[in-house]
Parts: sequence; C-alpha cells; structure tokens
Amino acid sequence: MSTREQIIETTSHLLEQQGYYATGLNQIVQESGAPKGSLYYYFPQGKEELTAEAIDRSAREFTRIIETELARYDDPAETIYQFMQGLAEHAQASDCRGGAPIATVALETAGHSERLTAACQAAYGRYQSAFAARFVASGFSEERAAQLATLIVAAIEGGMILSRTQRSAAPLQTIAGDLRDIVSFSYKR
Amino acid sequence: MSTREQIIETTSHLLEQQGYYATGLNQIVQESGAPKGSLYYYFPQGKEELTAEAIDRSAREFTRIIETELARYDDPAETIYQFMQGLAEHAQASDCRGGAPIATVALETAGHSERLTAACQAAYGRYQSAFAARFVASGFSEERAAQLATLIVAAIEGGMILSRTQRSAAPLQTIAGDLRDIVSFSYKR
DNA sequence: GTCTATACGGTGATAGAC
DNA sequence: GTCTATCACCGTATAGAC
Repeated sequence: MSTREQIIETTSHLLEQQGYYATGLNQIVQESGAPKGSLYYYFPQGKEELTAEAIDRSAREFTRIIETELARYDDPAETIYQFMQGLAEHAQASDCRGGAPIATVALETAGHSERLTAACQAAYGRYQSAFAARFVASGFSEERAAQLATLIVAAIEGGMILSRTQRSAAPLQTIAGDLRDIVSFSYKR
Repeated sequence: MSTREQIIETTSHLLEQQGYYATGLNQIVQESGAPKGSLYYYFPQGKEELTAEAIDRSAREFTRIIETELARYDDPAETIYQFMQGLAEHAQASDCRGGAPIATVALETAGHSERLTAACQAAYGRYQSAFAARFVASGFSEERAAQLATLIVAAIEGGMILSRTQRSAAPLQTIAGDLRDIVSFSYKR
C-alpha cells in the first residue's frame, strides 16, 4: 500500500475510535509508520483535507459491507436482523470501542467545518441509499424504502452510541429485533 | 442563579453544540460571564469534573421534558409520535445545531475518561427508564417496554446526528412516523 | 519525497495577591 | 471568592535542507 493510502487508513481507524479533536497528526504519523515529512506533501490542506479523505474511505468501505451483507438473505426483515446482529458481534469483538466511523466526527464538526460536514453528509447518503436500494429490490415503494433506510441508519448510529457508552452489545441486539419487526410489519401490510 | 450554576448551564449549552474537546475553559468563563478566578474554586478537579456536572444537568433536564411530554396523550403510539415531532421542531428552531446534549461527549470520551463515560451512561439510563415507565403505564410488559425504550433512545440520538449533519429536521420527522408504527404494532398484537 | 527544526497559538492548570 | 499573571504543554502548520 502506498504511503498516502496508509496514512488515510490509519486516520480512518483513529477517527473511529477517538474522533477528530482527540486525534493528533503526530499520532497519525506515528501509528501509520509513514515518513513524518510526507504528511503535508500528500495533504497540503492539512488535517481537514486528510480527515475528509478518511471519512470518505470509511464510508465507502462500510457501504460495501452493507451491500454485501444485505445480499445474503432473501427476506428483507431477516436480512436486516442478521445485519444488525453482525454489527453487534463486530462491536463486541472490539470491546465496543468502534463501529461508528462517522458519528463522532459528524457531531464534532457539525458547527465548525463545512467541508467535513459535507463529507459526513455524503457518507450517510451512501448508507441510506444502500439500504433503500435493498428494500426497493424486495418490492417496497421508493418512498417506504427511503423511510425505512433513514430509520435504520439512525438506529445504527444511535445503537452504536449506546453500546459504546455501556460497553455492551446488548443495545444493538435489542435494536436488531425491533428493526426486524418493523420491516416485517411494513412488508406484510 | 448562583455563579456555580451559571457556569454549569453555560457548559451544558456549549457541550451540546460543540462537544468536549472543542469547548475551552476560556470560552466557558467568557460566555457565562462568571468571574474567571472562580472556575477552579467551584470545580477543583477541573474540566472533567465540570463536564460531568454539566452532563448530569442536561440529562436531568431532558428527562424532565420526556416525562412531561409523554403525559400529554393517552395512546402510547400517538404520544411517541408527538414527542418526536416536538424534537424535530425544536431542532429546526435552533437550525439543527443542537438537540443531542449527550451524544457528542459520549462518543468523544468513550475511550478516554471513565468518569465522563459513566456520566453519559447514567444519562442514557435516565432517558431509557423514563420511556420504559411510560410504556409500562400503558400496559406493556416490563421487557417489551425496555426494548422499545432502547430503540427510541437510539433512534433519537441517531436521528439527531442525521438532522444535524443534513441541517434538516426531515430525518427526525421520518423517524417519528416509523416509531409511531412500531409502538402501535407492539401495542395491538 | 522525506527530513529536522521551529514558529505560533491555544490549552488546562496553578500560584499568590487581595 | 475572585483576580491577574503565568506556567508547562500540546496542537497544527511552516521553512528550508537534502
């Protein structure tokens, strides 16, 4: 992997766990093993530019995971349930220290940086579209699919906050069941 | 209001809009109008202690709002819908710059401060209990009430993230409708 | 492309007068 | 209880050699 990509990957990881302000450029250089002098060579606009790229990278990766996982089952309600359980397992595996790569930066920078807010907005747009497309493919109307997708993205982000704060996967697991019910309910009526 | 309380109130407000790391003690002193020398007199353990008190204050206030608003309607599904719509209106009134007093600090400090994580955990516990109690009062089982309460708190926090990032109340409004449906569905079956 | 050194501002926190 | 002054530290960012 190129030095530039290595820096972005490390930054994504640190942003997910620590957020924007707690993640220093020194730490990024140190943990990425990248040459210290090359940071401003690759990212002339500094921390904000690097963060925007890292957010974008995390968003694309998580969107890919959504699309992959949502293709594994036929029934949309069961699909969402399994997906959420997978998130819960993944969170537990990391001791509930990660799992929401965008949320912290989105909240921290909502009032401080247009650029980063736009990056987070695009990220959530990707998630939402991925879920919505899956529901449309199962026969939901465009409108209903979009509504469900919004609820699910919100429930994921909120569930991650609760699970990280409680250091327990239980909230995500509870939410998994409720989302299954509401998707099933929407599907059958 | 006492100087001490004024400091806490200002801190709560700034934490809600900016988070922990972006809120400086200088700004707190300046905006609160409090005497600069009294900060470490009232909060000898510094920023962390002050923040813990501010989180606690915000949590108690929001819990009071939950309890008040949830008592205004009889039907639990309609109650949740109206409550969420109220949140959406409130968010819109502040141009979607606030509305989630705990989330930012919870995510920022999840891996950095046991004390603040505990404060956020207690805050979410209050919310969850307030919602659950309302559902039990409507005849839900303890278990089902607790599950719904978890989903609702997560949906609120996640919905706030989306609305703040998009600078639009639309996500919260969409979620309001979905939560009404799932509560109604739970109630009738 | 990468290095070292450093400028510059802001932070939380402390000391001591009053 | 409050004020002012100041500390030590850390952050981002830049300059200039190689």
